[in-house]
Amino acid sequence: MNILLPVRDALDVINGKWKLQIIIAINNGNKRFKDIERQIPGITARMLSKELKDLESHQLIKRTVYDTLPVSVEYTPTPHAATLMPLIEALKEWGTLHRKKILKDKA
Amino acid sequence: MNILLPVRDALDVINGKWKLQIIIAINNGNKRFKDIERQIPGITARMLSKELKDLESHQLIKRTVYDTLPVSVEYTPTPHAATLMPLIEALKEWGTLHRKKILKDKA
DNA sequence: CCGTATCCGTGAGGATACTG
DNA sequence: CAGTATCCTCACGGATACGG
Repeated sequence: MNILLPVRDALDVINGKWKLQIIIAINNGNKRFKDIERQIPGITARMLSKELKDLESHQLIKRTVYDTLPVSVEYTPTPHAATLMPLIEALKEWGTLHRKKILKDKA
Repeated sequence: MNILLPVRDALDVINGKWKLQIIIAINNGNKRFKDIERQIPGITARMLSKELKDLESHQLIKRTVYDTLPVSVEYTPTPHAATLMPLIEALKEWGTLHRKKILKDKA
């Protein structure tokens, strides 16, 4: 019955400004640090670094280091990250709707 | 194509720890300040007050003052708030899923 | 009862410079 | 390329007290 509890759980994991955006970027096929950084307007390397660690600890992404020269690192989504897609979809839908409403109200 | 933009818009509105929980509480029929406060474990009156204003400014709730003695105030959802339900549902689903996963991993 | 005002700590997040 | 280190600011959010 208590709908609040699972909602709190979800919010705890995806909180902050960047986590979902990073998931989206990685799901879009961006594996490299720089690629992800470029995909997300406004994010700094520092925040990206921090958030990537956080997401890894929540098992939403996987970090793989390749022993090339220089080293290359790849971030890939885990199966668990895939389960976030309906949520992201809902967020996208509502964001679109809300934007339309704001624009209409201004007119 | 840019899925990030609407997602950012949505995140901007529902950001913070409390906004969605407040929406849920109000949608559950809690109209009075104290009722809402009691529904949400851990929230303080100060935060509730602040967030209610924020939500009102985003047109997600309506604040009505009744000239009784003492004054009573009621918060009710707007039609726009109803459009958040799919999002909340998705959040609830994923929160439940995530909790299950965490518990399984610990075992 | 229904909030608001004030004070304050902490942490999210930003700017910049630097390393392997 | 892939970060880390440092420093900084400001909003989030808690505690308490008070006003209508």
